[in-house]
Amino acid sequence: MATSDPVYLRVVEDIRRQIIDGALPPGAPIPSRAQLTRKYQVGETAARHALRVLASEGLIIGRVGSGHYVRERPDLTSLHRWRFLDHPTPLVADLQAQGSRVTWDWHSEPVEAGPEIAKRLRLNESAPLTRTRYLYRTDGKPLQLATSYELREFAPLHTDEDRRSLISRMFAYGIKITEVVESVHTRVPRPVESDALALAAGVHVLHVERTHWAGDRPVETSDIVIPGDRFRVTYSMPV
Amino acid sequence: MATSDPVYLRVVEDIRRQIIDGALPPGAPIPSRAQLTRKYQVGETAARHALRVLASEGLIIGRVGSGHYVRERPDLTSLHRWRFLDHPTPLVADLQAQGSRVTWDWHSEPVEAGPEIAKRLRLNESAPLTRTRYLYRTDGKPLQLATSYELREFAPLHTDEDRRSLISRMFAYGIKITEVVESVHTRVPRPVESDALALAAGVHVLHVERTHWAGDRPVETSDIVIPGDRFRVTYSMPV
DNA sequence: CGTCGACCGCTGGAGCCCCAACTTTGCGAG
DNA sequence: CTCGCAAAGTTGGGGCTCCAGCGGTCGACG
Repeated sequence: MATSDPVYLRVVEDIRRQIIDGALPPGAPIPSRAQLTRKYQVGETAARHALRVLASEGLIIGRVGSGHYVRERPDLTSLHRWRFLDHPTPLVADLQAQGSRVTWDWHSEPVEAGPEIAKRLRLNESAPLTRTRYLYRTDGKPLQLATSYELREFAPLHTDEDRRSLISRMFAYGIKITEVVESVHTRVPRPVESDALALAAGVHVLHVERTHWAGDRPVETSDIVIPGDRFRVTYSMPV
Repeated sequence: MATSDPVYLRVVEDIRRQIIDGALPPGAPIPSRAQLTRKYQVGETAARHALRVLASEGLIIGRVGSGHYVRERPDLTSLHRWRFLDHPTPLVADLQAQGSRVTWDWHSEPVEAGPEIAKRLRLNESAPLTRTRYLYRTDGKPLQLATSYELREFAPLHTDEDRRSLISRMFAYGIKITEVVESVHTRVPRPVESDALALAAGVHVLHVERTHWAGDRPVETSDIVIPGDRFRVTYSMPV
């Protein structure tokens, strides 16, 4: 190792250091490309790449026409306790409890399961489902995107008025949800997602696949997409 | 919208399409920069950027001196069910059950809590702790990196022989773990991590902070870092 | 006939340049 | 003193080029 570290890393490390040390407080401007090339005696490509890397780490944010700034990060992370029982409003209850106004829109439509969802719900691909998309916002800012797939037979209940949790709605049908399985990984946002969530370039998302089971049958599954740099998902459970 | 999509996106989308459709099966070579510039009539920068984006999505992998190839992804994802009760070998039990050989090395050392860990364990910063780092491998390939912090008083039990779970070790001390809280977000790997886990450039990691509680006191906390593109974390719990 | 080395192609780092779109600033007119 | 507008600065997309390091191939030579 240590043959010849890339030039841009020197810049990245120096600036990162300053941010972590607090020499560059939140909101402070980062030198522009031109200034960095002079200051560190590197090419423009390296300066640019350094800014890009820092931005993708979430440490700084670039504003076109203005400059790069140390990111303000209101410490929302870890405040959001994810409760399993209040679908379809995970993480929302806590924000509300903290005084944030959470709003959302959604719309449902009938769809066929398709290969992926069919596998998750153990149905055949042409099974009739109801798909509902939710976009949640806190104080106007996009928060998370959720897409839920339910068996068509349960969908009629799901009207504007009926904002009860999936679990209580199901219970009204005589179905007792017995288990929730969530699977989370990280990936690059799809174009729709970066649009809807107003994501900066290079920001990854957490993708949670959640499936509700009744006994040994899956009855609902949803995809939840969350900006990975702004929020985290917290699971809490008794042993 | 749709003012003027970046040029490189056209290339990305076309190749992604082909990979998803299976026209480009795992292992298939992706055209080189030079070929892409000709094929799509774009500049080298765009071709390059397209390859970079696809690589960071985990769809292709670049090998210096050889080319880019569609990534082979053994469908490990979602097979790994994360069980809470078998620390310090989360996710390992399932792999073993599937016939994979999982190996690990670790080493413990005494440390002071420091600001971050102190906050998580509700101690003061100079509290004496034992830090243990684990590197897990499946079939030789790095799988996950875990760093665990325990109160020094419990550490003596933690010898080479004693591979029992934290929970049973604690129980032997009369401490009953009552709750596990995990918080997951995604971020860029630190240099140590990409080294240890042999991560390709641009791959993000899942960072799980796990804290074990006994009543209202946290007794152990750990940081678990997992390549976000190869693995996912699955939580399963009864309602 | 087999082995080894030269050569070609590919990636990834780096430099430099151009341009569109957007912000900020500062100056001059009213 | 205020308003408006133009100039200057900055990001982000894109282009072109050079080079080091690595890998695979193929032909020359033993």
